[in-house]
Amino acid sequence: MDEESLQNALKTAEILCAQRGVRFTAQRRRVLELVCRAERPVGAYEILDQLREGATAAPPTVYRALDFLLEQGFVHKLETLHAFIGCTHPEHPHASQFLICSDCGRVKELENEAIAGSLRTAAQETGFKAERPIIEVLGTCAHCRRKTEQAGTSPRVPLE
Amino acid sequence: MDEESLQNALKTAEILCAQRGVRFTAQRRRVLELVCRAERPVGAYEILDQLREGATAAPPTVYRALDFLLEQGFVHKLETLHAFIGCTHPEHPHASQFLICSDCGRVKELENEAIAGSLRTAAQETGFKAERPIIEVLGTCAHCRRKTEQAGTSPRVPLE
DNA sequence: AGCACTACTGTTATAATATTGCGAAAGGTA
DNA sequence: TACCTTTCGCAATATTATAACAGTAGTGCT
Repeated sequence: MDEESLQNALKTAEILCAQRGVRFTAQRRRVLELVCRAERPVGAYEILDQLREGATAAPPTVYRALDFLLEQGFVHKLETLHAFIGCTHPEHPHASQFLICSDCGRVKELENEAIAGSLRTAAQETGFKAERPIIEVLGTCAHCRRKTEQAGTSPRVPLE
Repeated sequence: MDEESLQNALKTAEILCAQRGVRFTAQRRRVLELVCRAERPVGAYEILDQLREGATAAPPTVYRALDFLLEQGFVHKLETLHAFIGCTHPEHPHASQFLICSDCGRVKELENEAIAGSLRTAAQETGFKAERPIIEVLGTCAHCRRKTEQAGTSPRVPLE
């Protein structure tokens, strides 16, 4: 996330917290900032390491902040990676889908109504009440595919 | 899984392993049996506890067997639960979706082409090559909803 | 300001999940 | 049999997450 989006995300979080009557403490702001600043999903202990620079911190510190941010919808948890990522549209609740590149590690968040809809429909057919749909697709992003396929046209490793 | 489905699952696994030229060892068979016998998803350490009855076993024993069974498509891993479940149709590779009841813990495996399709389409639009789609929906199953809603018509806890 | 209340934080310990590395055993093949 | 590959046993350790409890700080009230 670039500096501008980051500032925007922090500001948005601040406003939403005020509206919702919950506290956007320094600790929580700091963790949100660290998650958003990262190019890729970050693990709880990575965040912890950064928190420890200059201060003392233990796992519950991070997990509590993350729990809060998750509840408020400011970050998402990627279950397949045990890692966290800043939400790209925190203003409204939403069902998202994540495209996770196994090559570069970057993640794209989708908000695709066709997917969400077909899932709702399928669940309803069985009488199931969907509350938290988790959709994470592991694969290869466009950028990394180009890289790999170019390399693939000539042998990746010189023949011996 | 009832006894008949279990025997069927084991037989199917055996045949598929023979066809694929991989070994269906006693260890692997035993772990598959334990996973399939369970009514709900089971954690690796639950399996381990059962393996230890009468023998000695350590975590790698279970995880190695599970890795094999996952590769062969005989079991699925539920990422949101850190638990494993027997596959209901191991004969062909497939993208499944799981409806996980937070109340009773039971899981229904779907194989819904509309969901899989819309996901493929959405991924393709961004040039992403989907390799392993993970779809797990937490919610409440039909059975548990009925229970809860009935209870809800009259107060669940007697008034004081 | 003083007080009570609640929400948040710090700290220690520990639980739960998963992997690494190494050497021994078992199965398959010439 | 000798050889090779795969699987297994075992000890240690890494990684992710939570519990329990005491202290602190913000919030609302008088």
